[in-house]
Amino acid sequence: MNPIGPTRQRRKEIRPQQLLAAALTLFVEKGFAAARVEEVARLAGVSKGTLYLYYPSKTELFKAVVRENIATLIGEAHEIVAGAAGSSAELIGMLLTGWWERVAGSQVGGLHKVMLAEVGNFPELAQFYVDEVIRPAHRLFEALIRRGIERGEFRPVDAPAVAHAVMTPVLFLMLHEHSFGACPIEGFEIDPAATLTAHADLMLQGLCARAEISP
Amino acid sequence: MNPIGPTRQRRKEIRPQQLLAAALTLFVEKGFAAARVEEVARLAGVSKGTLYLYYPSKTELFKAVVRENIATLIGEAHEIVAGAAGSSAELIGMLLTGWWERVAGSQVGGLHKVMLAEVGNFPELAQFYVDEVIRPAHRLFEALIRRGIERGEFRPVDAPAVAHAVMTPVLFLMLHEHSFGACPIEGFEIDPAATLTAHADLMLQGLCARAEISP
Amino acid sequence: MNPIGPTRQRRKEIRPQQLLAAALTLFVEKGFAAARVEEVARLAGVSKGTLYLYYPSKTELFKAVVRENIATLIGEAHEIVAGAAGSSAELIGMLLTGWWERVAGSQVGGLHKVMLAEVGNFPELAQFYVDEVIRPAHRLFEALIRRGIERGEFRPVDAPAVAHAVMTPVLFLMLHEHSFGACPIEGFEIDPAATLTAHADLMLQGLCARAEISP
Amino acid sequence: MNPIGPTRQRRKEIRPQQLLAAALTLFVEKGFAAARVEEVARLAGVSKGTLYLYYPSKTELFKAVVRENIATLIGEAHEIVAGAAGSSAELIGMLLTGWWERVAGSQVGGLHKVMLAEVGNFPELAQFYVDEVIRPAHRLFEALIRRGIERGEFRPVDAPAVAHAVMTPVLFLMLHEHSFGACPIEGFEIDPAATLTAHADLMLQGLCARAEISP
DNA sequence: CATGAATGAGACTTCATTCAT
DNA sequence: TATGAATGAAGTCTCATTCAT
Repeated sequence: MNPIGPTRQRRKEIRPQQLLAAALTLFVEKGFAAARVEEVARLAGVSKGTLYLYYPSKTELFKAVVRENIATLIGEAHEIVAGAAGSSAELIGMLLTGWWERVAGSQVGGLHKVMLAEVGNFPELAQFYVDEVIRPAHRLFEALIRRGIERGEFRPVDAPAVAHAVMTPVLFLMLHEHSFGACPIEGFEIDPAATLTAHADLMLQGLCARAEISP
Repeated sequence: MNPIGPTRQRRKEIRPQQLLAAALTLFVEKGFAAARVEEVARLAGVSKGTLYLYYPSKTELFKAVVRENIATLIGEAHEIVAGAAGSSAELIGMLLTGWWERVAGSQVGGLHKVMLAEVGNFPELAQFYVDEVIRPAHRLFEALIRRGIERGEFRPVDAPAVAHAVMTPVLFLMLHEHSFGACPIEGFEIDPAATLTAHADLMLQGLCARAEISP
Repeated sequence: MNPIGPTRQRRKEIRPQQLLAAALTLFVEKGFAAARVEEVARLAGVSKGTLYLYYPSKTELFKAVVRENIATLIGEAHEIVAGAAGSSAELIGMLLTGWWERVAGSQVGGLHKVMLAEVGNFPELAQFYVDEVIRPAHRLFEALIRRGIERGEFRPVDAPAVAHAVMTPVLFLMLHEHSFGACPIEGFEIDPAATLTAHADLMLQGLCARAEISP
Repeated sequence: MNPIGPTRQRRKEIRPQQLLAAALTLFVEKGFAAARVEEVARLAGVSKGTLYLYYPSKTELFKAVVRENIATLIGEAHEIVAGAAGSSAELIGMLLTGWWERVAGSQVGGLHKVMLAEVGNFPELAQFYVDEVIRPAHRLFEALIRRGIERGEFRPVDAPAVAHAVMTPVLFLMLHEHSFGACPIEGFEIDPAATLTAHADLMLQGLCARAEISP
């Protein structure tokens, strides 16, 4: 019936995806305040008015972007951990590596930077983000640290704090990739791989080390 | 003789400090773009026009805030390092501790979050911040790592990458304190001290360890 | 069917004309700097924001006004000249007369006064005006002077300088009409027709004269 | 008593001259609206407040500048004419030449451009300018034309109109020198001397010519 | 007399949101 | 459903003028 494109029904169904994809791109690139609603619509191939048919405000659009992209993320992370076998160090390494390779450098990683920037002006969004993203992720790592301690792989460290310490480098590099690392700044480039390797090396040395610090 | 306040001369002398303090507060609270020049002026107790008497633009006001607060900072750090005599590990620990206690939790620490958030939209500010803050700080830690290697205290690690790794936890917690940590989010509190201790412990263990990881 | 006015489509089509007409009026009346964008919009019957929907800045609005009104002008002048067959003196006379009757006394003529007044403070507008108006007009007259010389109608005069001299009286009266002549000044009225006739007479006498000035 | 500068009394007397000189410079350079009161004061070597001690507003300062500079001008012109002998053509030539050399290219000449630009917003000033400057100047030239006719030097032309025609080129070039001619515009330079010579030549040819235009 | 810090109205421009078509 | 023209509040910055010193 319509050889040149999706039917109206079909269009209605895919509009949100197009809009969310465009919004993700621009929110990550410019931040929440600096991203323009009109540009999101244009990037999605629709008019400004159409965007407002699906999302009642810029704020709600942003929330939808966060929900859409975080749900997938957390789901995948749980799958990886649930089906995992092997040493805890290896598991942690896998998780960090996958995180880095699949998330941190992608647009989704940029959402974390945007959240960090706008959290002060969106307390409601901040709570949502902590509940749906930060805490689940932290639980994941904390459980892995405990697993390592229980299995005698790790020293008996403070699990929550070490979980934080373990996530920190990837989080930090993720922020860097979407801020200072994103625009070409003369004379300041971080080598993410080297930094991550260095950090992981230090971490595992410190976490696994059985040797005493020399007196 | 003057029951109504400081003289004009005195007022003129303290204006920059009043303005810089107000600007620091609002830039940290709202970010660079969202902070309003007029509100900065009002918080400093002057009119909009008066602010422009002292700083020619919002951008220059921000730069002045960074300089004012960072110059002192870097200066003090250099003094600490220059006159230091202890082990490199101790020096790094002192630096990180001082940084944490005196900067990260204060308003000054919030400036880093702001820069991270706005760097993509204000390239001029980004370049300025890299030149005046990020690179000097990095040089400081890199030099300390090299010192440790030369004195045989540390393994022969990749100094720039490890310098990054060493700063990362404080940077990260600093960001946290001024984003998710700044607004009361139910059920999610990081214990900064514990996290930092955990991280530092891991770091130094990994950095100093002479023992091989058992196969 | 539509008792309240033009349709949206129709409105969109006529907006530029409404805005350009309003802008022409106010730029000529107040000058470029003193004319207010908001007043232009109000005179055109739209809001400030709508004006910016059609023209990205006050400067571009002004350029559009010049283009709109000058393009027609130059085009018509070229047609007159291209299809002309009479003597060069007659052609010049026609051009000057047409210029005077159709341009100099109209709002369009006022644009020249505005440019003259603002050229020092808006170099971009100045360059634009020289490129689009002054130089083309000068070329037209210079070509006519050359035509007259080649056909033996005129003495072998310095064509560029004489072209200037020929245009000068109309230019001058045009400026007068939109400055001192525009506001009712008691006791000082120039009779433009008489002045122009006198000048043209002198000019053609001087340009064509074959007789020697008596010693 | 005061070896380092004028006494207070002396300062009080010369202040107006300093201020008027500075104001003339800046009004001519930037126009009335664009000239800054503060810059006038700075150029005169006094503070903004001092300027307001002598002139109650920017407008009054401008009026004073016009009065100061025009009085001298008209006075000198009358002297030249009153004591003159020789042919009327020579007298007109002298007057035009002197006008060109001493006024048109000087700052005073620029006042005419400024008046032309701002006359619409200063009707009161316009009237003053016509009374004190334009009409006296016109009378001067009209009298010379009549003198030439009476003495049989000129054809029996329309004296007021020809007076205008005769002044026009200098007025026009004067405007040009302080507008388009003042800023370096690529590809458009008028040679004032050549243009003036061309115009004067045409004029005198036309004014004096006894020969008939050939049929 | 002289100063210059301070003011605040007002200019240009942007952009989230609405609504007639 | 979809459009995009239209709005107007709000933001940065300027500058003539005032007045305490």
